[in-house]
Amino acid sequence: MNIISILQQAVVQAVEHLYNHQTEAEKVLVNATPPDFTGDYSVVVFPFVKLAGKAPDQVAAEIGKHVQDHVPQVHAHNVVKGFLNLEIDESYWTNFLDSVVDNQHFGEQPRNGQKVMVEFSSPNTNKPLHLGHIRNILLGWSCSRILDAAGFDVVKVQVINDRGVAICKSMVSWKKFGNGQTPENSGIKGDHLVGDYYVLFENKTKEEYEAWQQTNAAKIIFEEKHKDGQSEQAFFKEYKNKWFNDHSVLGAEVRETLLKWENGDPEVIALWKTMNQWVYSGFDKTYNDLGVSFDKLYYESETYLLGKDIVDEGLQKGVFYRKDDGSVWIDLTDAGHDHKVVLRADGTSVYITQDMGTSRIRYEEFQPSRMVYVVADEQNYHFTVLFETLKRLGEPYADGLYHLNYGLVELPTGRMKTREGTVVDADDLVEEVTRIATEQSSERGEIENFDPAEQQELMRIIGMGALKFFIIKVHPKKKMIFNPEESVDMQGQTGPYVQYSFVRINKLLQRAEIENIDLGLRHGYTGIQPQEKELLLALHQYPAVVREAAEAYDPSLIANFCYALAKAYHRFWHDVKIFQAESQEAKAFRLALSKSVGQVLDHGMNLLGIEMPSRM
RNA sequence: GGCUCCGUAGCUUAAUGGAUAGAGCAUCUGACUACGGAUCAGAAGGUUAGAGGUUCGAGUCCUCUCGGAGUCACCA
Repeated sequence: MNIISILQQAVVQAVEHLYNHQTEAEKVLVNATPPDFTGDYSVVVFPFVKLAGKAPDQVAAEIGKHVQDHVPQVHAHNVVKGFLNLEIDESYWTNFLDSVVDNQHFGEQPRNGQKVMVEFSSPNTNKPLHLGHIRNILLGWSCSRILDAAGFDVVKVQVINDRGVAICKSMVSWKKFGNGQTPENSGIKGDHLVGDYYVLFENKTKEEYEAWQQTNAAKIIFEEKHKDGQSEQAFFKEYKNKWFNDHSVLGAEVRETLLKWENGDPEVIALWKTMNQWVYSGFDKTYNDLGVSFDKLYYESETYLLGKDIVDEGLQKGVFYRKDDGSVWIDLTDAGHDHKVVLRADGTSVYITQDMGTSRIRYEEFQPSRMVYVVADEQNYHFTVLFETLKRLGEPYADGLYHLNYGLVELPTGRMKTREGTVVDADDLVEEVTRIATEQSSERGEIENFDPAEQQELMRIIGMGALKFFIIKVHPKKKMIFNPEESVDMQGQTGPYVQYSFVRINKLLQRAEIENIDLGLRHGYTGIQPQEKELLLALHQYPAVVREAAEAYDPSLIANFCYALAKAYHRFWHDVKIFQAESQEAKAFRLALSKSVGQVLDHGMNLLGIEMPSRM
């Protein structure tokens, strides 16, 4: 059993014995003692002061004595301002080190037999992935890894939004202006090519709209429909969607294409398949660069009709109601929400209908006890409604649904906007961070004797380490300001800082190997140094951090832990002699400690999807 | 306007209701003449947006105010 639980229980017994009061072990607060005080762990005794009817210092002293008398691992205690500081015997720490040093799985929980499904990324197929997707993907991926480490069986899925107006725009645009261009004959990555035609479509539409605004038909509509005092410019800005649906030639072509697609028109389907295929091969490359993969893909083209049977059931159960026009609704006003449409008057699905349908087929296929949706917080309301609806329908999985919402990524100049061309492309970003890493590395010249392929791989690992860490270290809920320059920083609180500590350790262990040093000699070591203790305390914390990160779906906890551990290691490395240690035992102990730190850093960063370089 | 989230050093951020709010960047000083300086040490920088309240104890919980974001479509 780990020392914190032991101490908690000892305090429970002390309180019962001294004050005749029952309390729960989990409620006893045991923290790491702050560096300025003597001790390893501190117990907060304030909660017992009142029932003891004594001064805090006296209560702390009494509990301290009782704990020290009954817990062999505690060999001293002191009291400062009502805080009880306990010193743990060295043998506990040396035993602890034994349990870590060769344990590749340290920090993981036993398998719990439960399944979790994590949905993330879920792009549209009309344009390449961008910075926003990267945050989503990194969150989804690292949560998956963390949940796995916490004992769950994780199924990683994404929904490919491969149908609808957006892809039809790219198709129409390509057909009209593409002249048979392909990724092969143009050398342009498939998702970018399709995205280019999407942008072209938007530009052509804009041109068409501007020209149309000069026509008499437009003037008449403006005269008839504008609000009092509304300028022509403001009116037409608002009117754009309506225009696109009622007057635009390009708009008509898109609708026609969409209709043909729904009717299975062979030519349209063929083009759709071709262009989506281009996009998928592009996505594959990006996913590969990011080091992520999925267990199962859901294509919207195959799921967009789902959910209608659930609507029928909902009507029968009285959860839904039908309006005169035939549309179906749910009334959520008693939960502080609105009435929400779940089926259109023409009988077709809306977004939420599909989501009801897919959640059910997922449950039927995998029986996950939890389903996590990694989706930006602009969709909070949608998920609130979705989950509430599924609950009212009595779906068996409704209680295990979780929306992992995260803040949008903004640039220092504000929100990314397609129209203003400020969207940061994922592939560009990957290339950029690798380039910066290479630049920085060549200044140092550490790896110039490596062969080029190996160098490039290292540069990718370091560059991606910087980028990923920069994004993951921020709490998911927070809107994040992405400063491109800072994202490739490699000093301070960064991925490469953590990687560097690993590289240092790696180097030490290589040398230890060459010198054939017996790490077993560490058992003769006594007199643990503060810098060593700091590392042991940090390592000791790791399993709890993994558990917390899984419970809170919060990878930033792992990132911050890794940074703190790396920082403590750098300090240790600087202050304490390892190969020049005062004894063979000290040397072996420090090497074993270093090895453990390296192992845990590697494990933790791996949970974040960050690889460790052997040299840098 | 309703609902939700956010407000911590110049900037980016951390802190299960617990001790003196902890880091990094930027700024200024210093450090191994062999375990790699992508490191370490130090200085300076804070009324945790503001006001009340609960508590032995509040950045954290409650109320109000101010500021910012998102959302409130038979779009996805």
